[in-house]
Amino acid sequence: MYDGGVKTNYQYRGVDAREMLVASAQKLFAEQGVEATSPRQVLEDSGVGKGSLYHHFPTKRDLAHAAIDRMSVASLDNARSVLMSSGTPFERLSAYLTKPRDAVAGCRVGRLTSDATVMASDELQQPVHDYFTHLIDLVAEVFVEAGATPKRARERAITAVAVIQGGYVLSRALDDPDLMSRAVTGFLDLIEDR
Amino acid sequence: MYDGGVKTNYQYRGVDAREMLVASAQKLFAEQGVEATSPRQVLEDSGVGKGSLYHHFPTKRDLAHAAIDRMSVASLDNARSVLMSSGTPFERLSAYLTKPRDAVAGCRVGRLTSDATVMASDELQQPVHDYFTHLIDLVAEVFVEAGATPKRARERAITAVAVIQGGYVLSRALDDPDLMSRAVTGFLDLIEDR
DNA sequence: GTCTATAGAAAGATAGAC
DNA sequence: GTCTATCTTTCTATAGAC
Repeated sequence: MYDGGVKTNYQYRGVDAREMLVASAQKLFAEQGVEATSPRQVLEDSGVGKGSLYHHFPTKRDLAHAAIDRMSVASLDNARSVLMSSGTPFERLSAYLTKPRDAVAGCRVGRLTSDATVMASDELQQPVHDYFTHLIDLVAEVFVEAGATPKRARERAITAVAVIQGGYVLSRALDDPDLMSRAVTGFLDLIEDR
Repeated sequence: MYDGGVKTNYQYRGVDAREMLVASAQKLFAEQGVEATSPRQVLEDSGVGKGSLYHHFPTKRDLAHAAIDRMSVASLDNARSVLMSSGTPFERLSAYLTKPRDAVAGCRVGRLTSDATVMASDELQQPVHDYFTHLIDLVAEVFVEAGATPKRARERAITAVAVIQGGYVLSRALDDPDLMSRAVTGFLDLIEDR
């Protein structure tokens, strides 16, 4: 019997609900963390029904994994595009460090390191681990291009990424985006002509 | 009638229970955050009864406030004692940046900036705000002593504190205390003879 | 001040119809 | 794939005896 049309229809609807769920989860996780976000909130924000949520993501961990993975990949892609653009190594580094950030909102990925739900699961920690590993690698590469030894380049890359993450923490703590700007300026000032 | 002995006894017991509760809360908040810590866990860890908890701290927020206040004050006192010790400005700065830290555990105060319970309450945010404000002031003072202009001293102080906070994030993300060490070494290397 | 018993609400998930 | 109804456990507290 002919039922191709119906099948296709079902599949389209499925993909949409899945996407809506992941998008809402990403948003809510960025705002309040994974631990503090309930399946019910994701349901309400996405407009999707309870049955759909548990069909696509049997547990909260499954939904969290999908959302965290997306956020990490997107953040890394964004960093890569800035760090690998044209310009001198210092220009690219400077462009990455000063790129627009919602500092008071905090880092979507970095904040997960103090989220109980994430830290309780190796699976959820993995994307966070990978994000920072690759980000440091990318930044270190630019320092090497700038003439640093591999060891020193790596050290400075770690410091640079720490400045950003710390900038987020300070901007959030003092509710002021200026802390991020000044942390970055202070760092840039130190690496200039070195 | 004579009942002084009994009264005293009651008071001692009261103070002890209060102390036990705050101590347990501090420990659990440091391990898993405020949001993820339930009154029940604090009860079990402290060995205190449910009645006592709600007698001393009517709401979870009251307990959190007491514990966070303690942590912030203790952390600031610790920083002050290192930054105001004897030695050259660079020696003191270096001593502060390299002092032993449980980097993989994260910063007890800094992690609160991504805790939903804390960020939802001005009262709970206050100690965190004060901690970082005063810490930056202390570090800036040392940079001034080292010969920097007030403005530049402040900028470098913000960068220095960001390096520590970011070092915590990275050490936690990669589950490796070495990230903190290298972030600090990278920074120290840059401010040396400047 | 401390204890035990109780309670309303929400979290996290399952059951089974459609 | 999606929906509604249901369920268990935990959270955050309150009540009232001692």
